[in-house]
Amino acid sequence: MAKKNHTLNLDDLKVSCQNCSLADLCLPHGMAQEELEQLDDIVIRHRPMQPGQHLFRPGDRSYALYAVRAGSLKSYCITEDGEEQVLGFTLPGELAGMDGLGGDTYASASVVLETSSICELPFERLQSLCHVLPSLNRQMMKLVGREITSDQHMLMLLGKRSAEERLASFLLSLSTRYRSRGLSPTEFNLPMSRQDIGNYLGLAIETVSRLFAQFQERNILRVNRRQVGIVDLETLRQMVEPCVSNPSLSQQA
Amino acid sequence: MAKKNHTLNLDDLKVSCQNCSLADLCLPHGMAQEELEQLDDIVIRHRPMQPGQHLFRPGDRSYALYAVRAGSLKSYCITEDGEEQVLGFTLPGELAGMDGLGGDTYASASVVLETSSICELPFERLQSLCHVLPSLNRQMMKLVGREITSDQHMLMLLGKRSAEERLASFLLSLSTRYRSRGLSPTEFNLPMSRQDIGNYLGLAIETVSRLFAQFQERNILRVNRRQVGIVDLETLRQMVEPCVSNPSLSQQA
DNA sequence: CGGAAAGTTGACGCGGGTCAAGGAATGTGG
DNA sequence: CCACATTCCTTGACCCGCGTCAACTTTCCG
Repeated sequence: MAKKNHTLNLDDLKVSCQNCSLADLCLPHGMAQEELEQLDDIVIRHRPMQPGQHLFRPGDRSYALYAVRAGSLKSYCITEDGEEQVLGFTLPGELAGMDGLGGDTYASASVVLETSSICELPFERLQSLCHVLPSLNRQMMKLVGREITSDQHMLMLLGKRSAEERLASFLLSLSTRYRSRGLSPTEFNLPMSRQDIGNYLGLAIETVSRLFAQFQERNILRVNRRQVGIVDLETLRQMVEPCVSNPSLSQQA
Repeated sequence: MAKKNHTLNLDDLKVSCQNCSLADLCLPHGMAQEELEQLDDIVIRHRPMQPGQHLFRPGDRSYALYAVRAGSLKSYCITEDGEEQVLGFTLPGELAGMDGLGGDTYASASVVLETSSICELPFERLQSLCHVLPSLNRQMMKLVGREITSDQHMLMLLGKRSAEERLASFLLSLSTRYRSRGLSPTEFNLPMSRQDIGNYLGLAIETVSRLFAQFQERNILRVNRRQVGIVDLETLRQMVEPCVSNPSLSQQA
């Protein structure tokens, strides 16, 4: 009986790109059954990782892309004067490590924020497989292109926008990304600290805190530490309106 | 005689990736002779373009990457409230249009700043050729990865750095890029207006102007409108030092 | 020569950074 | 189970870097 249970579990628990609910956000998007199996062969799955563990650090030999199945990551780099600069957050279905494509080493670091399941996709194998599967290649280009677009969106935000607009934009980005993963777009837990948010948005941590308080005051949010409820999505949208470029309705990665 | 002249010119003027002096900065880097000929077949070369002409605008169907042979480009997008946000500048040997990889349309615009020679590389053909030439595919990934790294560098700059550090970083970036193209790293013409510089760096145009004056005062630069001479490269380097991340010596695109 | 665009310079004020103090949640050892 | 430390967050007071406004100069171009 024990044995039967065991084998059953093995089957049930087998994770693969084919039964991953995030497949249509991640690399497998648009791939055929047979192609998926080939992708499965090159994906390495680890046991869940704990907060504070690093996938890679700046200078590490660039080795793989990392797809988040569950949990979240923070990417950042360290400046000469020892300060951290947060570059972004990776949510389920998204990829980290793309900056490793540019050279032999990563330029940034990637650290786990909460207990997370991560898929590892070694560059070498990915390249070879791309060679055989044009659809995979196309999807990779697409994701890389989106990363660039999304970075450009941030450039816009940091270049011109007020503290209020930045935080509103950040919250909307999270909301959109959670919704596309089938999670609530209005009730979620922030996986990152105020420190990280401020750093990411180019604001002092005190400013972030004050804005959260103010948004709550104005009945736009309900905030309790990391638990956020968006009350008035519409007002948030109006705040960021001047930030959005015209034709393409902001498609943040 | 007229005929002889004619044929001679045709031979002399034939531009191709094989005899392009920028080949080792651009896509052909690391490709074999035979492979280069294949790349040549898919590259479209236009007659020189004039300032103000657009390669593409936001919402245009994304169709090609553009390589600059000579001259320079500005990429930017327009926000809902009609303001322009400059995203970057493309110098000889560099590529524009990568954000078109992310979707069916471009998210940004690309405009010619000075009379320029541009090579057009249609996505479709590029993809097909990548499928046949792994070295091309690898080089494309590399350039795309660098684009991401470079955007991240800008995020850093805009997020945390003072006006002085931003302008110093900008000047050093130009210097580095001109040097790698075999041009003088200390004497060059700015292809863009103060307006564009300020917009790009997230600064008011007046601030840029004042900083140029101040740098001149401190004997770091000689500036006359768009003509710039860097007098004290070392001081500039010290200014940006806190911006640079540790391990990889800043490799701006 | 005239009008527009680009760049410079000065005066002023505000958004948000900095500093400082305190509260709330979580961990730690006795 | 309770003192105590630590980390994370909040709130208030102050002030400075840089944006804004305005006036002027220089260059460009028809």
